[in-house]
Amino acid sequence: MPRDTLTREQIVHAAVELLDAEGLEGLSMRTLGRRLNSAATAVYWHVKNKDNLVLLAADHVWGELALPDPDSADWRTTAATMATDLYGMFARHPWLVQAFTAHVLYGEGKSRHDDHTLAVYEAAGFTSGQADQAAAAVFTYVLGNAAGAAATASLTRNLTAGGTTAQEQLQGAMAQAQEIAMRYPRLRTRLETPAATDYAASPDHAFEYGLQALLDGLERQLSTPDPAPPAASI
Amino acid sequence: MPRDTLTREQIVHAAVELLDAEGLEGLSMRTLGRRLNSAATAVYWHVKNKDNLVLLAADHVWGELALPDPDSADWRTTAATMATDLYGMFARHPWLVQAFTAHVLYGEGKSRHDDHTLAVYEAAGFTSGQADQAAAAVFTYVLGNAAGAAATASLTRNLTAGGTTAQEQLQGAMAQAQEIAMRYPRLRTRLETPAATDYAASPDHAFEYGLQALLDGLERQLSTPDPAPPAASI
DNA sequence: GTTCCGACTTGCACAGTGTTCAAGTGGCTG
DNA sequence: CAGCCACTTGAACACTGTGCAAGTCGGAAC
Repeated sequence: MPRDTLTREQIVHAAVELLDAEGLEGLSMRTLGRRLNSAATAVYWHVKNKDNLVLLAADHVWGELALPDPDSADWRTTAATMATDLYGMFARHPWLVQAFTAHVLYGEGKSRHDDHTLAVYEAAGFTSGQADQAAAAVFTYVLGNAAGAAATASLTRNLTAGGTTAQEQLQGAMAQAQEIAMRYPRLRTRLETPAATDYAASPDHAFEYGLQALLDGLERQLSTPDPAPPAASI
Repeated sequence: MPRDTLTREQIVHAAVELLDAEGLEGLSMRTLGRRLNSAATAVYWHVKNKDNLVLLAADHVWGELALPDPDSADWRTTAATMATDLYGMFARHPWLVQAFTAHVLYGEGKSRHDDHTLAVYEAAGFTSGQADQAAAAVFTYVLGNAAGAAATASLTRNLTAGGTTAQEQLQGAMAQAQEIAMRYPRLRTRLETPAATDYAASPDHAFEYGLQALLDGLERQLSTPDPAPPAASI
């Protein structure tokens, strides 16, 4: 039995926990080392970079996703399920979105998921080119939703972490935002009749609404052939 | 005439330039001070925080966007134009996406644009609730696309900034990514027949494809009434 | 025309960051 | 027991955002 030594998995696991709890800027090599009961610099033997560590953590999280059988139901429900799953993953790990916008991610987990997604769209009858675009559009839509959610998530975390001063700052910012919004007629009516938009404005409902609209649109493409590429302009 | 002193606008302007050139992590108070020929800490008299500065810069950029007349053409082309404009803005300022996922943005520029967007959808015949959701869905889709583009943008910037070592690192990462992808059948075929997917895989074309699909789906909602909210479960 | 105030600037300092590197430690193999 | 090799450590460097006391200067008041 070797002396108890760090492993890459331990490190990645701890990193994910820390990222979930504290967000991307809450992860520092020193705090990570503290959580692992070792010097911060010990991590560098197992992992090249902090960037690299985040990449590893991100790809690890991708493994959480289930890969439903492409033939188990009609393609729309499987596609919707996968999209909602993806959305859930981003919701559980808000730092993922930030990581995604800062670095190009690749790796085992994401590749596995990407491949399966393409399988679903191809099984639905999309040509491989169409499947590419459809999958990209849906993924992109999910990512956008997740980005919005991540923003508010970071906000509430800052709220719970900071003391009363942070809360007061937020109050001030909200007041300022409302003051601005009141000067624009449509934003104003939305502020003044919150009850009506309450249900519809919930992020999950908005996500579902747009997702169905997007899938509707993609379904139409199923019967329409690819447009010819435009002639190259010289 | 007062002695030449910093103004908030000067600072924000310089910050935007720096952000465009160097990205979000390239902006430091010291480099900003250097560009403004003043001490770094002088900025703190005009601006509360670095976060606050980024927020100001982000909102400033929002002012670039044109607000097309809601009645000048059919709603789909105006909506598409605005979405493409938005996408262009994000493409010009990749750091914006990162800022968006890290903080909740609000402010004059964004409010102005949001209000006008709602005007377009309401003029198209959407109820105010539907307009909310439609606008949110489109914005979200654009944001997602921008996030993907921002990732590759940061990559190419790191490439041009760093020396040959950075380039070699990228080569290594690409090789590793390909090695992984080759183990998944659908990803593999896409790697092996790049010519076929070349035109379709361009980010702009993918953006357009998904956007039209989404608008198709939203258009369908125009003739369909809102679904009733589910009964509150007690 | 001197004084004085307040808008603005500066330099220093502090705590924290990622990362490098020489030096150390301990278990396994010869 | 010797030696190697996997791993760990602590000190150090250059850098970050930010608070604070001390400065500097233009214009208004007397």
